[in-house]
Amino acid sequence: MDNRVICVVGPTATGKTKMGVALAKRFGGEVVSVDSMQIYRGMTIGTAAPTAEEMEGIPHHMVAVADPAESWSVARFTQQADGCIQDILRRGKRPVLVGGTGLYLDSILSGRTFAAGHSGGEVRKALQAELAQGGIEPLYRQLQEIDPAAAARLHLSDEKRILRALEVWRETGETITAHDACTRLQPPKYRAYTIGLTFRDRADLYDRIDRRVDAMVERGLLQEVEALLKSGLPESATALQAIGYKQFLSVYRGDAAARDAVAEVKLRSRQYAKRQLTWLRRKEDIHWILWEKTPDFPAGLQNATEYLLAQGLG
RNA sequence: GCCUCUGUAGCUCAGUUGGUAGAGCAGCGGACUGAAAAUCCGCGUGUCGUUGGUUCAACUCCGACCGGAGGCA
Repeated sequence: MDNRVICVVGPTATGKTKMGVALAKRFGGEVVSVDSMQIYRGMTIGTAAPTAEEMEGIPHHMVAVADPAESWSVARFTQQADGCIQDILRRGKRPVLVGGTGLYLDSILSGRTFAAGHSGGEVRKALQAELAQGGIEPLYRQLQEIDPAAAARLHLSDEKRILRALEVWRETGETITAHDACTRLQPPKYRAYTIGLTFRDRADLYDRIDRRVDAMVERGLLQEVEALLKSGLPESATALQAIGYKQFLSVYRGDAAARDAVAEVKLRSRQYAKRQLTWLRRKEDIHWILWEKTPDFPAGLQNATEYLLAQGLG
């Protein structure tokens, strides 16, 4: 079966949504969002999730499919997104994977599997209790015993990953290092043709992000947060860790001024964009489109289209 | 006009009895395999307001000037 997919990647606020829709139109595709936060319902404004209007009639998958109270994970996301992709290909359409969550996208494309265990599980709870009791060092020593390679790779401060490595061992009897080595041997599941979007000058990207945050606030980010909380969403929900939501939660509670929250959201968004760029930089098979201060979208689309046609898609 | 305080990294500030400076945040770079918009690691980027003086040596002591804050007129 044809396993070729189009991908649109890039840091936040670079026009991935628009490009994805345009390419889906041109190449007979359907969009699969690859975004860890756009999956939650009721979080359209703050995650800049595509609106019905922005979708322009193109089917979108993995947007607003989850209850914000649920805790999703790479594994769960990957599995469900993969189902969507399979279905699209079966119907003879071209999947267009659009998104900023690098780990999720890479996991889907590579067909990676994940070892057992999850954040709400018994083993994880036990480990967290041990961490609270005796600190990270005893746990780190355990890891050195059972999986020296993982211990060497992880910094003592990286509690999250130390816990996860121990969890895999306790849950399956196999080390996370062994599991990863094994799943890495698998050939990639999909053949990806990737368009990368970013600005030539980082300052322009940051500018764009700042303005988009202002726009989110104008459109009612605070009200969106309010609605989520009034619907009974616990403040500890993973969904509320999303940039924008976290800060406006404080505003809603009266712990922070809106002004300060806006500045904080801009800052976190810029730092997030930087991390996204770091993730993407090591990938070599991306066809980059570098926007000038004012992006020329038609020219960018033309560029992307020509590249994809030259690759034999069409 | 006079008096007091103040001027050190992009920002907020530390700097002991003189030996050309260091924290946090920001920034930059990196990692990332079941929380990933999460989490973690590394890097100091400097005309110490300016200008004279004392000294082997001045961010540090003295003078003048410039900027800021407050007080008295």
